[in-house]
Amino acid sequence: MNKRVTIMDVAKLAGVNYSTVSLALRGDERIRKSTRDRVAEAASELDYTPNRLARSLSGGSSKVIGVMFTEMSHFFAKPLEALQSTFEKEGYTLSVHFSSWNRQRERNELIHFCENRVDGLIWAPTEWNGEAFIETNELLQRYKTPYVLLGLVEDDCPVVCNQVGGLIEEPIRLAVSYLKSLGHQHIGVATATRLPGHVGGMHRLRLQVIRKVFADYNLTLKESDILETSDHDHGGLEIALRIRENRGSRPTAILAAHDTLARGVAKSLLALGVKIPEDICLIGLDVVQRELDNGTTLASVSLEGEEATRRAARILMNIIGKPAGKSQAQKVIVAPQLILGTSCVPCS
Amino acid sequence: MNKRVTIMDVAKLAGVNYSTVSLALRGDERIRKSTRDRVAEAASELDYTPNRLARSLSGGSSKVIGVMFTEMSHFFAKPLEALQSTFEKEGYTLSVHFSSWNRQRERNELIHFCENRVDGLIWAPTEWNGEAFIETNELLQRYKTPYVLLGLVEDDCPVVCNQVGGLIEEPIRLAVSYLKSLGHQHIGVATATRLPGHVGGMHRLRLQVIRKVFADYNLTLKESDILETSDHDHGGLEIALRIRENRGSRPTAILAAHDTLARGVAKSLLALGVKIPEDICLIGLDVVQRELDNGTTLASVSLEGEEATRRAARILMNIIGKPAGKSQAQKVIVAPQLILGTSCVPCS
DNA sequence: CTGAAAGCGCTAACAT
DNA sequence: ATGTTAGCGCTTTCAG
Repeated sequence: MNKRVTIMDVAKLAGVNYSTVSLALRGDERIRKSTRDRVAEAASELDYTPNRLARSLSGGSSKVIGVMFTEMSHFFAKPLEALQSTFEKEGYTLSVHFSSWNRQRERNELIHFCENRVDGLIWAPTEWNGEAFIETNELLQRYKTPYVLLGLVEDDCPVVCNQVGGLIEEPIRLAVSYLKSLGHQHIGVATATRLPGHVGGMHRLRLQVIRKVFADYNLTLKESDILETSDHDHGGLEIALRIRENRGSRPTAILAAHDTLARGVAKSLLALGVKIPEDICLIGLDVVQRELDNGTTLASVSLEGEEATRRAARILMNIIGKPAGKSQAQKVIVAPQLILGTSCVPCS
Repeated sequence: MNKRVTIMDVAKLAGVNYSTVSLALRGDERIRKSTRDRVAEAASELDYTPNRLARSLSGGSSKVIGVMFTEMSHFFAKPLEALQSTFEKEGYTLSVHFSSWNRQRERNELIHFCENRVDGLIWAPTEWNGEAFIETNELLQRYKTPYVLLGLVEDDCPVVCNQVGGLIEEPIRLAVSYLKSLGHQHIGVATATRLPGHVGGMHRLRLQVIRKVFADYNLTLKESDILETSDHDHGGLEIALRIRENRGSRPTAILAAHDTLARGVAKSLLALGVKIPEDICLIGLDVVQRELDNGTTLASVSLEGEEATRRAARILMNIIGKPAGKSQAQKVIVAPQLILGTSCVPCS
């Protein structure tokens, strides 16, 4: 590397002291306009490029926010946008890392963030109560980097820190109570619990919660009304065919464990001539895209991920630079939203 | 902030000079084992955490690789893993940024990377030949940060730099020539060009290339054999129904512009009783997941994104630290792979 | 084997 | 309005 250009060189060329360059380059009003221009000119002539490492080291702040997500999935796309737009206008840049569901990696990269002196951290953990989770939190608090957890919020979270997210049961409770309020008593469930990996895990967790919520609402869930598929993306048709077959004793409404599946079921039903909501009602979870064919829109429950992310960003902004974390740890619960559509009507 | 712990403090506690701490902490053999242990103990007692900013500034290398992707989508998941595994074992950390298809942002964050002195850059550009693209490249070269472009490789790319990727026409040529070699003359296309945004753009581009390739291969593509849907994820059924209807004069094979769509079509056809490959053959593009029902596997063309990424990583590793970019700019073209399946057979 | 000292490039309080 | 000077926390020769 042929020696990098520094403010010294610029100072020499512009014929001023190097601290003047520092100020001038950042447009400090104390420096005369003409001088600033001269400095800027010299800088561009030399292809000067500021060294943020030095700036951060000296200034005490890197103006970078670390973001720790579990995986590179579409799911985080909008939350990321929310973070981006919040922090961008405050002069912060985001650096995103992915744990890939590997706790070891998660821990290391989190530490890495801290050692690189990010000004704050948004963290969507892979788990919320394991030993590793607790330990990593302690580590983080030792580093004193402000951070906020994003995702679920459990009542009995073993760690005291800022966290923003939704409760697990709420969205399902919302969907079920909505169906029940419409008079539905015979409700089926569409799900894909046999899937491997994270998606399957989500389905299994949700089905489990659905069972619990059904019980809470005094609804019986017959095993034969649990419509399983082994394809999250394209299993809708399989389920729709079973529903069509089962003319006589089918449920009056279906709750799908995820909107992607719900959409597949819905589009397939419509294509097969089973009318929604006339023949059967349908509601999903996690808003993906609402419009179906025939002008029907899918009812669903939004988990408000973007809103949660925005809240998390705001909290982080607030605690950054505050007197040494002497702000109370906040626990913000974002309520899910019932998104009405034309796919559900009162049970006839 | 109550003063951060530094090597000075550790040195004091351990009763050695602070440069000794620096060496000891990095396990330098020149320091006696017993001293190293004492230092380590003192460090952990004080909750000492090294400051990488200072280390990078002083050491001249940040051990960070900047990664610039267009959007947070599933598409980049495996490439990211490939990068991660390559660089992790060399002691580098990845910092991922997303342009969100915004050239302005893309430029800024790229600069940001450089000013933060990342050791190298992997960049999947939003466009490959606009004015902004050229200008950003010039900028990057001025910063002298080694970088390699990842994605498409066009023959007439206006910029000379390291780049790795595939050609646009090749995968389609591969699919079409395969079908033709099986004797298919009447080939239909499944696509979703009316979609908004990036996905729609991809479909439009591909259809255009498909038209060209058909012409090159002396195949006629009737407008009525272009099977359009307006749903990338769940449009398969719609298309499958049209295929089933059209018993008499339907194509003997279908080329789907993307595997997600191909899978939807395939699963729907099977469910509707149209046999693959007996009644109709099917091939996709971009391997998503190959298994269908009935033990059928989908034929497709892999774009070898992971392989390309791995190559890009290797190139970057090689030029990092090399004599001031005095290595020739490489242009690596990764060939697509025809992935055979049971969904295509010779035309009867 | 360990200590002293000179930077890395920049910021910021204090002088002039 | 500009220049002086002392760090920021660490690496890295070079002496001892």
